[in-house]
Amino acid sequence: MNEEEQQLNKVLMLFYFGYRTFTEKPDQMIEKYGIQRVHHRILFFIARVPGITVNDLLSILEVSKQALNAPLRQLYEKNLIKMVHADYDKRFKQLYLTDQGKQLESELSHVQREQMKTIFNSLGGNHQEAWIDVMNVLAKVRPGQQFFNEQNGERCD
Amino acid sequence: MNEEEQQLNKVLMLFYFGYRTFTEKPDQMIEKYGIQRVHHRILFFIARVPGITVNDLLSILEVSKQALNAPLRQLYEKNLIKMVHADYDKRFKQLYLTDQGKQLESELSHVQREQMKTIFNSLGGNHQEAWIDVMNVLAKVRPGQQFFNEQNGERCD
DNA sequence: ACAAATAGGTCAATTATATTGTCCTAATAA
DNA sequence: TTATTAGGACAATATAATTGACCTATTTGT
Repeated sequence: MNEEEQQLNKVLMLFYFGYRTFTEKPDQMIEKYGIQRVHHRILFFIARVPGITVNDLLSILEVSKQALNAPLRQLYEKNLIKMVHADYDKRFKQLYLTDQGKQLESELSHVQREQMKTIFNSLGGNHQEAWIDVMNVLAKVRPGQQFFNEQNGERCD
Repeated sequence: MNEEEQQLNKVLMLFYFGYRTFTEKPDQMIEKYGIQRVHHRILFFIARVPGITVNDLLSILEVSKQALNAPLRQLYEKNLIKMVHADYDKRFKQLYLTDQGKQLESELSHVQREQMKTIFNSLGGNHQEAWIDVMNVLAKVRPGQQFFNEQNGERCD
């Protein structure tokens, strides 16, 4: 067991512990709304890609449509998201946050942004860029990544 | 929505996508052993802290003892871990990997180490250090972190 | 010696998250 | 007009986690 291997074992541990801390605060905050982490993820990605269709959201989250359906309905019933039949094809439903949904999503993501911003600022230098570079290599293999590569906030056809 | 906020929203997305890629390969590898991610985490931490007690492992994983008990029993039944009553207090059970457990843990962690190593090496510079610095800030608030701060591989009393 | 505390195990009920499979409607395309 | 597609719904199942209650064995403190 050489030193490099030990360092990399620490990296694996840090990934586990780090992600846990990252998700901790929003998990606590959403409890009182009667929703869970999966709902937070949905709110987050609808906020990033307003007007996204159900199928495209599925490919970002990489879950089955049955897994998405229930939390989506719950968010609708809690008036946190809107569904609009697309003009260009009425089979498609486009998903948007309601004002209430925008408010909640913004609160949740704000906490995480501040958490990361504080860390990047306290470490200074090029820590933020370096961290992003590393995570980008991991993230780029995800199918949902395609929605965030370029300037396609809505859809292009 | 200024540029900094957009950059930080990307950071949140990268954390989700990145962690997903990080856990993907071991998840697939352990399928054929009939175990899941929770078992991998247990194997990983027993490998890092051989002789750890059940209670200490609980505090690292931050789950209830009921949540740990079943997967621990399954790993024992599959001959991947050993349990030894501690010399210093027979109430304590010390956990160790069997040779088979060491073999499997080493395969799983090897894949993740290589994945991260490849990324760090390809990006070069101080990317590895910077990434570790950032994750260390997040990880240090975890209670289980105490087992990895200094030179206490076993226990000190 | 005996009561209290500790480490750990077990059983039950519940919740959340996810899967696959099947079947359905509505809308569009060939 | 048939086939395909987007989406929804229901059922059965699996995994992962919770809280609560109760049990044994061991050690500690009085």
